[in-house]
Amino acid sequence: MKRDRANSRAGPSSPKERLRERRRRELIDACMDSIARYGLGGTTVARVAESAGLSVGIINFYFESKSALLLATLQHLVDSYERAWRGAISRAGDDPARQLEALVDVAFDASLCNVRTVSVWNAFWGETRAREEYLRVCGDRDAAFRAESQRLIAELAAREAHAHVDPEAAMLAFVHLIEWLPDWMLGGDSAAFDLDWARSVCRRFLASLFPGEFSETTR
Amino acid sequence: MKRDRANSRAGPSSPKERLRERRRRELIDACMDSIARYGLGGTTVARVAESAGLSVGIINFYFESKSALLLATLQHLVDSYERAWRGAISRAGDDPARQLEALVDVAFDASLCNVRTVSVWNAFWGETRAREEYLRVCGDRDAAFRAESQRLIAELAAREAHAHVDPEAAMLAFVHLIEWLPDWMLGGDSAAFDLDWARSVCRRFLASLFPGEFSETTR
Amino acid sequence: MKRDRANSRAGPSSPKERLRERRRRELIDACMDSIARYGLGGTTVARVAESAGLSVGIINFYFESKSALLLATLQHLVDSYERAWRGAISRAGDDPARQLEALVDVAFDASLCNVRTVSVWNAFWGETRAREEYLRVCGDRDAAFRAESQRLIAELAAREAHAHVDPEAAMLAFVHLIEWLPDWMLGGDSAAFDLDWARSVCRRFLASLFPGEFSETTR
Amino acid sequence: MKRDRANSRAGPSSPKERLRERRRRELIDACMDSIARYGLGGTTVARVAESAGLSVGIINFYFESKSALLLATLQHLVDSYERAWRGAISRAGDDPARQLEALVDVAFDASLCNVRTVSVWNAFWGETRAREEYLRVCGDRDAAFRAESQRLIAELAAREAHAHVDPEAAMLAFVHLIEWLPDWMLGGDSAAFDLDWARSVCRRFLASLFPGEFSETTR
DNA sequence: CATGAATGAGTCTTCATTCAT
DNA sequence: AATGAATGAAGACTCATTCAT
Repeated sequence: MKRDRANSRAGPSSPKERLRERRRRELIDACMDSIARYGLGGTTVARVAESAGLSVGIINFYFESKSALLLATLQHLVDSYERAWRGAISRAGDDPARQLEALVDVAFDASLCNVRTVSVWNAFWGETRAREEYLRVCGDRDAAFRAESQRLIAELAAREAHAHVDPEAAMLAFVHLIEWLPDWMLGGDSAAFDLDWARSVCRRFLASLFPGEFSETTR
Repeated sequence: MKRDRANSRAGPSSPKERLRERRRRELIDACMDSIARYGLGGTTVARVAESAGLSVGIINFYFESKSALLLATLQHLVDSYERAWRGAISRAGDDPARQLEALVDVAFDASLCNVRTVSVWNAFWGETRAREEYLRVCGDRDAAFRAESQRLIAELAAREAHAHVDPEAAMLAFVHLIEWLPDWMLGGDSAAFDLDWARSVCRRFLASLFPGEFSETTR
Repeated sequence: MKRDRANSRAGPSSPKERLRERRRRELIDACMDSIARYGLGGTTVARVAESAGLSVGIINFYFESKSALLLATLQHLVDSYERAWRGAISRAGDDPARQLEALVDVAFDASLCNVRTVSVWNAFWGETRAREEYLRVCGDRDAAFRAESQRLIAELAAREAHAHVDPEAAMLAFVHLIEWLPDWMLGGDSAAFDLDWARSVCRRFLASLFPGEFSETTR
Repeated sequence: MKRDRANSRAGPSSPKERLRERRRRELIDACMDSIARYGLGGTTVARVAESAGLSVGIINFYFESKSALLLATLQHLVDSYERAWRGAISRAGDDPARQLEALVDVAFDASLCNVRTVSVWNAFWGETRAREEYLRVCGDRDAAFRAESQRLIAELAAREAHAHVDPEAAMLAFVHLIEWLPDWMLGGDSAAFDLDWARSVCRRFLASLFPGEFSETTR
C-alpha cells in the first residue's frame, strides 16, 4: 500500500514530502539569518525558530539536531555556489579567458556575494578546523573549483606570450582573491565594498598576469 | 635614595608583576591550545585551565572575564604578526622586491605559520562579523599591512617593464595569497602543505607579475 | 467577528496566560518557603525550584533573573498587606477607634501574620539598606500606612479627653508596635507568641493612650 | 614556664595578645563598614580585608572563618549597646521617669545611633530567622532590655494617676519605638531623621502615656 | 503538524579558604 | 605576622532537546 517513490530523483512529490522540503528550506534560511546576525556562537535554536516564525520544537522535528541543521545549511551554501560556477563555465564558451571572467562574474554576483551569505560562509569556515564535518564539505567544494581554475589558467599560460606565468602560483592567487575579497563586505563600512569594483579588481588582476587577454572595460 | 628602575622599559620588573605577566601569557597560550583543538565555540574556561595546568578560578583572577581572555589572545596574535613583518621590512634593505620577499618569508615563518596559530587566527576571523571588538583589532592590522604592500608593489609597477600591472589588483591578490594560503595547513592531511612550497608559490606569483625582479632559485 | 474579551479586566483569561500566572505564583510561594527556611542569603534557585517541585531552569523561564523573582516576591508581600489593611479600614465604619482596631485585626490576621510571612518580610527588610529596589517597594507601603494611622490617631487625639496625647509620637509608637511585634514569632519558642495576645496588647496600648475609647473585652 | 594569665579579666597583657585583640577589633570594624555599605549578602572577605587595609588571608588568621567574624561583629554590637544602657540607667538616679529618659538618650546617642551601626544591626536582624546563632545573641539582649523597661514602666503605671496604663502594652510600644525608630535613618533621605527629633518623639510618647511625669522641653 | 513548557547538563563566575613565601 | 596567588566548590544562567497537548 505504500506510495511508490521511484521518481525520488526528481524531488519529493507527495504533499507530505513537499512540506517537509519546504520547511527544511525555511529553517536553513532562518539559520543563515541567525548566523549572519549573531555569529555561529550566537546562533541558538530559539533564534533560528524566531527568525523562521516557528516554534523551537520544530527544529528537532525537521532535523536530527541543531548541528544537523548547521551542517545542512553549510551544505546548502556549498551546493548553491558549485551549481552556479559550473553553470557559468558551461555557458561561457571555449575561450579560457572568457571562462575565467565567468568565474569572476559568478563570484561577485549579488545573489551569492552579499553580506548575509558571506557572513555565514565566513562563520563556518572559522570552525572548519574544529569540526571535521565542515572541513569535509568545504574541502570538496574547493578541490573542484581549484582544479577547474588551474585548468583554465594553465591553458592561458601555455600561450607563448605568457610563458613566464607560473600556472600554479597564478591559480592560487586567483582563487584566494575570488574567495576572500568578499570579506571586505564584513568590515564596518560596507559602503567600502562594491561588486562592480570587485569584479574590476579581478579582471585587472588577470590582465596584469595575461596582458592582452582581458578587455579592461569594466563590465 | 630610591632604587633606580631605569630598565623598566624592558617590561615589568617587580617579581609580582613578572608573575602576573607570565601567568597571563601562559593562559593566552593555553587559550590558543584550546581554540586550536576545540574551536572558539568549544573553548571553555575549564579546557583553558586544564591546558594551562591550573584551576578554573585562575582565569577570572588574571582576566576580567573569559571574553577578555579571548580578546587578549587575539591581540597577542595580531601584535606578534605586526611586530614580525615590520621588523622584516626594516631589515630587508631598500629594494621593494627584496622587501616583498621579506614579507613572504615572515608570513611563512614556522614560528608564525603553524597549525596552531593559523587555526586560532582562522577561528577568530570567523567570528569577526558577530563580534565588533574582534573586527576592530583585526581591521587595524590589515589596514597597515595592506598599505605597506601597496606601496612596495606600486614601486615595482612604476618600473617601465611592468607598466601593464595594476598596482591595486596586484596588491590585493598578493595579500590575500599571503594571508589565506596558510589555511591549507588546516586540511585533513597537513602533509600537503609545506612552508618551503608556500614561499615558493608566493615568489613564483610575484615573478609571474614582475618577470626578472625575483630569482626563482629558492625552492 | 473577533471574540469578545470584555472580561479581561478580571485578569488573564487565555489558558496560556493563566498557566503563566499560576506558575509565577507557585514560584513566588516556593521562594517564600526558601527564604523562611534558609534566609535570603541561603536562598538559591536550586532550593526554590526544589521547593516548587520543578527544575532549576524554570526560574529563568518565568522570571528574568533570580533577583527579579525576589523582587516580585517582595512586591507580592507588600501588595497583599496593603490590599488587606485598606479593605479592613473601608469596612470598619467611620469611628477612628474602630478603624484602628481594624488595622490591628489585620496586622495579626493568621493569613498575614504567620511565621513564614513574617520571616520573609524580615529578611527583605534586613537587606533594604543595601538594595535600593527593596527600599523603594517597602517605603511606599509604609508611607501610606503611616499616613492613614496618623489621620486616625489625630482624630482621636482631637477629642477633649485626650488633649495631652501627642499625635505624631502616638502614631509612631502604634505603627512600630504593629509592624514589629510579629517578630516575636521568630523567636526560638514560637509558642510564646499568640495572635490573640498580640491583638490584645495593641488594644490595651490604644486604651492606655485613649482611655474609654477601646473596650478591653476581646481577649 | 607558661606566663600566668590570672589577670585575664583585665584584658590581654602580653604584646602578642594585645596585637591579636587590636587586629580582631580592626577586622570587626571593617566588617561593619562592609555590611553597612554592601549589606550582609554583599559582604565578602575581600571587601572586609580591603576596608581594613589588610590582605584577605588575615581573616582566617584571626577568625576561624568568615561566619565567626560575622558572629563576633554581632556580639560586639550587642555588647556595646548593653553596656551603654546599663551604664545610663545606673547613672540616672532612682526615678523611673528619669531612667526611662536615660534609655531614650542612650538609644539615640550619636555613637550608637548612626547610619553605619543601624545598617549593620538591621542586616543581622534580617538573618536571625535563618541563623540560630544570631537569634541567640540578639535574643539575650532583648530579654534583658525588655525586663528592665517593663520594671520602670510598671513603677510609673503603679502611680495612681496612671492606673489606666497597661504596663505590658506600654512597655512593648516603648521598646519597639526605641528599637525601630532608628530605621528611619536608612531611608533615601537621611535628612528626614534627626536625633533630637527622635528623642523628642520618645519623650512625647512617654508624656502622652504618663502626663506630668516628663518635661516637654526638648532636651 | 506544530507548539512551547519543562528539563537538566554545561558554562561562566564568585568567593571562602589554604598555604608557600 | 602578613601576604596574595591558587584552589575548587557552589551558584546563576543558558540552551538543546523532549513531550504532552
